[in-house]
Amino acid sequence: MKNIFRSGCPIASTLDLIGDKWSLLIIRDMILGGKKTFKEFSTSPEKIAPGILSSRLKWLECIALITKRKLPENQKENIYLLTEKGIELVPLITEIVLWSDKNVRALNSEMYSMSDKGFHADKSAVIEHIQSNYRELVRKTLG
Amino acid sequence: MKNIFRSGCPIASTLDLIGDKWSLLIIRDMILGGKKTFKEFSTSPEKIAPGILSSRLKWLECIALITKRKLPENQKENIYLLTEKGIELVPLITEIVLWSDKNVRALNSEMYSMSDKGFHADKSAVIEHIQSNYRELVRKTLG
DNA sequence: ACTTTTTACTACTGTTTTAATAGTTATCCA
DNA sequence: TGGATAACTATTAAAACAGTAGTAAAAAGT
Repeated sequence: MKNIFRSGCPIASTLDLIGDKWSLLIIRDMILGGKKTFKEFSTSPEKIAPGILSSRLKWLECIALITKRKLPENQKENIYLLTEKGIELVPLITEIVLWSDKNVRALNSEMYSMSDKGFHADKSAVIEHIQSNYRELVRKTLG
Repeated sequence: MKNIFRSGCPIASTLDLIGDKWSLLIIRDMILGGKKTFKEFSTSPEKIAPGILSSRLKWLECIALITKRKLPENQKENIYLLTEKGIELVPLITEIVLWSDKNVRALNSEMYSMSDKGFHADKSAVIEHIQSNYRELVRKTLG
């Protein structure tokens, strides 16, 4: 890992870690879609290419936003799960959804709502709900 | 403007608009640094290349996050200002700063604090303060 | 047991985007 | 009026991304 950071700015540093076209969509699939495997990430509507998906998963694991493991009952599938560091991105994702709903919809007529995920209710309640939901998924997955 | 959106997802759509390496840093310079001109953006520590800066400014203007104008007393400088749509990115930027402070600092030893900008006080108060501050700058600039 | 399918990739090629620097035009200032 | 300043554009090289094909290992079917 040679100097990945452009500066000491917290915002620039975050972009240097997850400011690419795909990382946040993988995290979205995990946290809002409950996705856990390479196959599942591959089938998202944005159609990420396998080479890019592979490199992003390695990178996200490298910076400890996700973990990679196999479950004892299945040696074929790799299971990717968010770490706490990754789960703490929920407030950021929430703000993106809110801003997008208000300011991007006019540009993208195909845009769907995320009201089914509980957005547009009380903000901090929504965030905590999504986070505890995901933590429950992790617990269930690891048994 | 041919199909810029990969999908109907609000998160993907936001990334399709401002999910590159530089747009959010230009917006950061405007909102937290009070920067308004091409020259000022050029002198940020991350050293954006003029060609990229030029194309990003055009793009941000195209999607109505910023405006470009000349002031009557100076026909040389172009003045770039955030629109309301752009000012509404402050909550998102705030969450990035908070996440970064907590989760990126360990990876980037050069990272500086933004406590001088009022972060780490009450969140919604900070956001409103930054926003009204910027609106005041706009007012002062346009006279 | 053996064949097929599934999963998780890697490899390859072409295209697009980004980076770094040099150069151009118009305005301002002394 | 001549030099400095501001806002770019142009150019070339490097890196990232996109799309598709192919491979190895595990699992599932027969």
